[in-house]
Amino acid sequence: MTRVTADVTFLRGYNQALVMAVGRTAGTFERATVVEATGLTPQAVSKVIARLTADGLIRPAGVRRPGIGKPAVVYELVPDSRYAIGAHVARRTLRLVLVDLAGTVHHSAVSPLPRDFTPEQLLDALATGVDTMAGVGDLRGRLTGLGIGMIGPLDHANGLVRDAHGLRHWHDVPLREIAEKHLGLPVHLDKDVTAGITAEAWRHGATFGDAALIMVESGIGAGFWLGGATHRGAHTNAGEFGHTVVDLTGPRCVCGRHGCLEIVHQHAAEAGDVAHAARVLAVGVVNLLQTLDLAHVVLAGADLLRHPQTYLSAVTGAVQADARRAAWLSTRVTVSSLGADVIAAGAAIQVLDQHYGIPALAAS
Amino acid sequence: MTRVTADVTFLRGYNQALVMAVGRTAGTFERATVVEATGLTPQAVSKVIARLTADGLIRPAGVRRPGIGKPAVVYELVPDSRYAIGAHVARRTLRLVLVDLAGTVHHSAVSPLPRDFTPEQLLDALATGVDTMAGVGDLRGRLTGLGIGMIGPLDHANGLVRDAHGLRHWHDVPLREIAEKHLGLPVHLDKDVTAGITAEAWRHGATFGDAALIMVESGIGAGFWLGGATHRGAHTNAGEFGHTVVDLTGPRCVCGRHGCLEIVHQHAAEAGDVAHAARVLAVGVVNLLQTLDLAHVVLAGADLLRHPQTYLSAVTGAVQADARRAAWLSTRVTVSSLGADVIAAGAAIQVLDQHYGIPALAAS
DNA sequence: AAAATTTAGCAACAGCGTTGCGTAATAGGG
DNA sequence: CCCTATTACGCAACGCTGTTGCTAAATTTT
Repeated sequence: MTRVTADVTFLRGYNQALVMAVGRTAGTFERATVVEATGLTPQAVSKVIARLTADGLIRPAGVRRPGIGKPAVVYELVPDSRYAIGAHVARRTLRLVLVDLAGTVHHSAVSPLPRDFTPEQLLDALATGVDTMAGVGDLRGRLTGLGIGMIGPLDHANGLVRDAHGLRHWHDVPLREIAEKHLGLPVHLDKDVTAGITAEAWRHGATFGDAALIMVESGIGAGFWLGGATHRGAHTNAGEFGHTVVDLTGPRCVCGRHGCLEIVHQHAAEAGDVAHAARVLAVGVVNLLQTLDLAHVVLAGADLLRHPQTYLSAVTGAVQADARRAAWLSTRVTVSSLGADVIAAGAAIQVLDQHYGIPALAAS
Repeated sequence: MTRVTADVTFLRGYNQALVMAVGRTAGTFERATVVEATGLTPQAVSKVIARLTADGLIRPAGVRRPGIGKPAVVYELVPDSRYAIGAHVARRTLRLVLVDLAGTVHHSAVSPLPRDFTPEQLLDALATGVDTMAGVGDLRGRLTGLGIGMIGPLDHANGLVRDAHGLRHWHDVPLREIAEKHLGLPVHLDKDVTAGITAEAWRHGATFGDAALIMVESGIGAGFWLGGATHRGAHTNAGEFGHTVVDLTGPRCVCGRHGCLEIVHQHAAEAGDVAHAARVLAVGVVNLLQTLDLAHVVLAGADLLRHPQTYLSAVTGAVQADARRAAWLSTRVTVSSLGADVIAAGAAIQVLDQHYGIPALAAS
């Protein structure tokens, strides 16, 4: 494992990203806002703001006259200065979204995919979809790339799909590489749940603590945001949350073990008892909280979003009922505000994040 | 949440820490070794090495003559240039260790603590223990501080013990502050399991990927090393791994839920069936792997270390037997090489890490 | 003894945030 | 109307970082 060397260009990118994060989450801001949020000196912030303004990423938006003294210049992010396209590849559908620099979803489109689609079929669907999206406005020069959120297992670092569950033609497919050639765009590949939690983190900004995205949709998975970054695990395989055992004497799961959260939940759901299914999921969520001590749990996924209130109240109730959880152990439970777009939007945001997000130093 | 600003002093500390990490894990090293490991230019490494040598942290240790050309100067860490003392505070015992800059444990001592000991009693025990340890060599000026690894819940950021489980006199005790006053040393307070995983990570160096320390000792806990840093969670409460439900219809646990890993494991152990208890723990470990995708699992704790082989083979077997785990999903399972000292040593290492470890940018 | 090779370091440089201080723009008071 | 206090902002010099260009030193090979 080689670590990235830290030179002055890192400082530049890091502090620039801090200012961008303020701009993204604060609506409008001025120099003093950034000074307070980052600890940089006013002069340093001036330099950063000058660079960002020159790049067209932010712009002046009037002045604020708080009374006495010279008015402060108010700045705002320029949302339409950069775009990214996100794709959510599921077993039967492809969802594409267009996201701007502020993290706002502008267009969303779902198209069916053939059963057991091949890499070529996916690429064709991506190509036509991307062309349509890019043609909506004139995005030349402002499109930073395509993000793909997909079912695993896959290898994020190398852009490789190892074995997409339930898809026969997907073994060791270098999807990132061939998609970049086919589309002529930078492509970023990640697991669906990891992309999803990135969307939530980007939109919430610096106040977003350790969190998980719980995804119930043809299986149960989880995406993690820990210590200010996504957690993918050693082999991009973190989040197989549905295959944790919650009932040692439970029914046998497709994975070979007994009483996995996913199979227990599925049995309850198939019996039509949504409330029971939600309570089973809640047990798993509390397990996560005990293990990872999360500040925020976001619920998502097509199957869950059919009964959002049932799941939300079951999970919230289980979290609050846990006797071990004192008042200071606060955890917010919410349903994703992006709804069905969360994975695709997160995939797009990951592309934006590579350019305008806070850079990491350690490369794994 | 304010983020730490990145200035040139950060670069200095970061790259210096990279070189120290090489020195700690490589035994001896030369300039070219560091260049390869870090990506810095040779000239930059020369400057860093000069600084570290001036501080007495590393020293020349001969030359290497690889054939043609000028011989390369070989350097080595100076282990006895800095020390830290680590304390493992358990319910009935206090363990103190003296650790040098290389992470080597020099002295280890266990003393009993009164039942339901008070903060004052602990401070007295710490004071006498620290005096004894510091008097072994002449450590004036080379002692960086005291690290305390303790049962939770506690607040790492503020050095506050919230409610130590099973200890009546420990509610909202500002232990770090009062210990610093009482001992005249910098004090670092953290949860026991988090301290333990830090010891493992520090000793393994940069090759240490995402990992967990599984601790079986009057309860079951886990410490996490994720993304190159400890994971403490939103309220320093991560690792309550023993209170994750693995058996929905299992016996009631002290925490109020049914079928927690800890109570199921305890029942098996009390029945004298160590092998069964180990298999129960193994189910929990595989749950962790599914969730977090770890590269390394370290086993520790007094109860586990009474039957290390039984637990090691049960966990290793369960990890390998998991049908979902393909060949590329490799996970190393080991018993901690530090044995019973792992928590105390880790607490000491956390102090060293604050000074000579890789600095983090985000402050939570 | 000369050439080739490898290591090491001096000196100048570019780029970052910081510091010192001057300037611009406003409101309020005499 | 002018002066002062206040607040915002930026130029210029500075210290520090890692980088680059180049020279010197130490060794083996020819």
